[in-house]
Amino acid sequence: MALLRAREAVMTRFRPLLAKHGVTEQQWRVVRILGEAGPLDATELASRAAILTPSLTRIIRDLGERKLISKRRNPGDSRRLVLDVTAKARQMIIEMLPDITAAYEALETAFGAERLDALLDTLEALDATVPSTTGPPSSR
Amino acid sequence: MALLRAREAVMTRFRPLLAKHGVTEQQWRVVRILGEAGPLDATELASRAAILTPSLTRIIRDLGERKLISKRRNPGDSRRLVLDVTAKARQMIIEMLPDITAAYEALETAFGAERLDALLDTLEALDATVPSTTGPPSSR
DNA sequence: CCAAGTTGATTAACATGTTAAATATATTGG
DNA sequence: CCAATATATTTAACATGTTAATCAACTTGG
Repeated sequence: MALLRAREAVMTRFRPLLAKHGVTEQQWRVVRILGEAGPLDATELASRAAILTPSLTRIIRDLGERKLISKRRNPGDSRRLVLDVTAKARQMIIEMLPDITAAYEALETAFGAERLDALLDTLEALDATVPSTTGPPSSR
Repeated sequence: MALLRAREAVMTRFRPLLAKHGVTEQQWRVVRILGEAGPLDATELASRAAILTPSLTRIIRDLGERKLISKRRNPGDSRRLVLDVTAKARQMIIEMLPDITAAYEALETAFGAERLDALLDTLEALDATVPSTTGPPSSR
């Protein structure tokens, strides 16, 4: 519950900015990650964005129709769907970044940059207590 | 994103237990909070369970049909819906508690009880950086 | 080579999140 | 008292979360 409330507190800062540009929180994660990490398989993207594949299927359908992402099959393995941002999406990212950066800095100011860094470390450690959340399976 | 992943990591431990007893995570929060805090208004319950009122409307409809919660109007203000658990729900809570407690203790063991306490404090502080998330408004 | 198993993506079905609008009841200023 | 306003809940519409099932393409053992 504390994690849920904290997440809500953070998203309250960002959601209005995203809405102003016509994207949901999850759509923004997809666009941002593709913009940073170049073309990615759907599975890899889902993992990085922490979005389940059924949700991702719907999101890429919508973003594809809006010409924000491109889709093609991997020639070497035609099960795989290779996704990337379009020029239109790159333009959108550039327009949004100042607002996003400002909101993040406001959060750092309100909460403390060092405290925020420490929190992120702790959260990653908590994530690591459960097997197979991210990363390749260790033995199974 | 770190908050999202951490929350998923935690829920991975609890979701199977809840599913075994036929309730979702949110339904369990509603039942547990009503069981602890006696009868509550819908608004108060929504706030404590961190569930938006449209979701709560659907949840109480479902839990009501399953005879896990009771609903009545507040005689002094008939807009208000007063909710409480039924005997059936109290029985369910008693059956579930050992599993839930064990899962929580496993989490404490894996992550460290002190570290977990510190994390909860930090998360509450983060929550407090945003106005009007919980609690009465300070001036507005 | 091929049947059996595996993997990547999609579909299905239902529950919840999210915002806006509607409805009913209470409160309040004139 | 009453019209305007405020509050509690519900409904509507769409996006996502969640689990299970399905489908197509790849991999592997015999």
